[in-house]
Amino acid sequence: MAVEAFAKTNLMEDMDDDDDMPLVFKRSSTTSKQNQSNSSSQKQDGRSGRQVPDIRSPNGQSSSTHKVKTVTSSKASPAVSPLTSPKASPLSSRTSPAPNSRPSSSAGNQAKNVNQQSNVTPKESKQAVEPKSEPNDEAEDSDDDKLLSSRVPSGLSKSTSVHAKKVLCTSTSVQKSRPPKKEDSDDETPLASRFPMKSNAGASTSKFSSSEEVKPKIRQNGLPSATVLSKRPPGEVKSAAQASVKKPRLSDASTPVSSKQPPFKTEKKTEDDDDDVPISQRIKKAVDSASASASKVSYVKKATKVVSSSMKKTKKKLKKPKYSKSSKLQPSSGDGQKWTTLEHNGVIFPPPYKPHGVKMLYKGKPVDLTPEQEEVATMYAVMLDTEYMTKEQFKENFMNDWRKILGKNHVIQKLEECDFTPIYEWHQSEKEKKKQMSSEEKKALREEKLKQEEKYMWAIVDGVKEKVGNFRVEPPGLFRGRGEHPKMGKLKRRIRPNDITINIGKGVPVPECPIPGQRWKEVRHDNTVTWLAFWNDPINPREFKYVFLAASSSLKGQSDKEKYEKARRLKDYIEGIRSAYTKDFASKDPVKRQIAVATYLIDKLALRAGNEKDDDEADTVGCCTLKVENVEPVPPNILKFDFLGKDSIRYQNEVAVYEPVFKAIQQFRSGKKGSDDLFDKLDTSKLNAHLKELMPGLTAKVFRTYNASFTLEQQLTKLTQGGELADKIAVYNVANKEVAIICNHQRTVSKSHSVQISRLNNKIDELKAILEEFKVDLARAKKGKPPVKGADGKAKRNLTPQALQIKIDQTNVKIDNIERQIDTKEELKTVALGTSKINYLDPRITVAWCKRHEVPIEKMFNKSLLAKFAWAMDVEPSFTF
DNA sequence: AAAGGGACTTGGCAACAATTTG
DNA sequence: CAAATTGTTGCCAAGTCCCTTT
Repeated sequence: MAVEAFAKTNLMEDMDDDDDMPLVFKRSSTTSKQNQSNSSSQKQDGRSGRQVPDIRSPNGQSSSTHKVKTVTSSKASPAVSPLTSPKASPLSSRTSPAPNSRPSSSAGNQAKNVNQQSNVTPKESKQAVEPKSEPNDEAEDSDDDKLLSSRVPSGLSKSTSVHAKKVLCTSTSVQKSRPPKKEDSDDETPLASRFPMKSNAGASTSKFSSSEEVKPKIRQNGLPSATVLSKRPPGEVKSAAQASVKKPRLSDASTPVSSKQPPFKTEKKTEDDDDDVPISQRIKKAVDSASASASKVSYVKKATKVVSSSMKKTKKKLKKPKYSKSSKLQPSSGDGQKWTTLEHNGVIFPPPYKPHGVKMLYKGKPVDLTPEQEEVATMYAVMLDTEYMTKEQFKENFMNDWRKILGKNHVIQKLEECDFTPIYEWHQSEKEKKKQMSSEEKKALREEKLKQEEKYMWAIVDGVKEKVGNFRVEPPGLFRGRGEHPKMGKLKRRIRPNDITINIGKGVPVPECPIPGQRWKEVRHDNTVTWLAFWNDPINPREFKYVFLAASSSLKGQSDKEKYEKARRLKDYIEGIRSAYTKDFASKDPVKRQIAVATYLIDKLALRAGNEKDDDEADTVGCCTLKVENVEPVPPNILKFDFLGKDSIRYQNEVAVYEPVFKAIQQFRSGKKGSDDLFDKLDTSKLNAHLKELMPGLTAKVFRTYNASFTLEQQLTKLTQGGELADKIAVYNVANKEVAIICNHQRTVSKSHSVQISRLNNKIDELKAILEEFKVDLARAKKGKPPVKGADGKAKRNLTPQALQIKIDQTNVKIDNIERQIDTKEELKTVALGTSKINYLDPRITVAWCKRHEVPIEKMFNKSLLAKFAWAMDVEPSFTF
């Protein structure tokens, strides 16, 4: 029943409508949201420190998992395949920390990248050097689908590497052998084109198999069929289904249409969720109005709701009739139309500036400033304790903009002579004051604000009340660019109504301009876009700032779902794509060679595409914009990456690659300077255009989603083994961490980190002292002697040896727990798990896993994630990515 | 093909809120 | 109960990827 219960969870639906947000999803029975433990703390037998995840999963196994409520511990882990084991080195040894060196901060200690860091050496070298060909071919089949990502060497995931090795790197033998088979001749033919052909042939078969497979479920990834490339089942399968579709035009990422029958899913969907389908499909063709309407109906009824006891307020007001929050997504209609009716109240502006009158000093003397001048001075003063004060660029940009407001002949001429501390201190004391307010006062304030903002918080889209994401106009301030942004410190001026364009349904009232005497810049009625309002970014006028619906809205949910469906589809094409680019590593056409290598890197390392950037932006790169100096080849086949990626987060990694790739990189570098583009014949549009030939709608970023979700599922399958709830949660976190590392989602080490660690160490010391004492007492008790005196000099109670032994055991457990806590804390100090959870991991994987293992979903997803992923909550327990 | 406009997703962090600890 | 921690949310910067125009 757990399962069942789960399924029911749903959001509330219409009737109750209460508008407030509380949607709670709970499982009926247990629930208890409250005690969330911190995952980390628990004990677990299973995972010892070294869990090196090895991605390779075994076959997968058993299908039946679902439905089983009981434990089943044995399930997944069959013996580990031999392959795996080799790699599993003890990496656990602490990964050496410091992965990230953020530019700004820390200096460099970082070792290498998150991934492999220190330990690289040993194993790495080994691998690198000796390519192992071990991987058997057949084994291969089973895992064909694996991701490449595994950076080989990396510490943590070494296992992953297995795959890598096999497929991509090294083993010459392997590699070689493979390609030949399939490819045979046509190098140039796009895979896509090839697929179809084959598919036809096998269509019938494929269909079968596919369906069958589905049911059994779990296995999936193995796509056994993959076996020999030559068949490339996936491709075919798919193609068959879609063949027709594609032609029509494609580009739409969303797939096609009619396809309702995509091989795999078909089956399942029938069961219960039809919702899957609709979404993407309708896109194009569709639109069959008929169907559309139909679907709508269905979705409505579908929602079942379970109201938890806790939902108290549910019934409050019913203002507008229908706010349903069904988890079902409504179909999007073809042609780009995003909504039919749209109502909202516009945006809210920050309050006007209130002068404080605190005077800053110039050359030691107080200066009078107009409110406008003071406002800007305050923006700067408030940042006195930030890193920005160490950046010349920031100060210079600030001064240039401030000077415009001060006027040419103002007393204040040089920033160096300015002393903003009075304002800074005033600000600090204001902050303090606020902090000191009683909780009632704070609450009152909050309510006040809420009341004021409430009307802006919601929009009604196609009759459904949806939350608006950011309805507050950005207040003026100094631009805080990341990394070495050329524009940091510039004044971001105040936005006024006449900077703003409103988008709203026709025939509904246009939000009144909240500032008297002013008006909106423009009002549009464009239902092909989802934004409610936008204005030009004051820092870069050619860019825009949009107001969108919140992540929990069905409009966002729908596209989120489509994103994951597309990534899932990639699974069916990946093998063909890999074999195609593998072949192209040696192509004589340099463009092809670069595309092949770039695709390989994106596939294996989950790199971002890497669009070109302007000079007035921070200098960061992605795959297509890598510079020669960012990739250093170290014979025999290691590539050392070191560059600043998005948000100027450093990416450092050492990876053993397939030899042709290594050679190609060396060749791309030859004759160039360090600052030259590594891929000089490539850019993201060429790359994506190529990817699109391989799979409809495929772009570089899909690989990241695919890689992340695939890895999560794989890790969960591999690591989950019965045990306590806490153990399962720990497993999930380990899997999540793997993904975060692959995606290079970093965070800065909190300032209190070292303090926290030493505090824990102290605790361990204390416990150890206690432990020793117990041991002494135990020895004495056995001889019938009384315990020694405690530190405080007081005599202790006499305990039996058994009782003492219990105490000793308990203390040991405590120590172990703390040690484990230290380990995870250390491991996660630079890794951010949230980003992947929000953006890369198909929530259905998590939901299905929770259902299978009786883990309450609210242990994994917080309230906002539950709302964002409402569309995924009723997935079957047997779902596989 | 390159440039530019446009829309939407992805990201890290700081402020806040909720909990746990001492 | 205050202080310390940890979890959430808001903020807004920074990417990706289209699509249209030159």
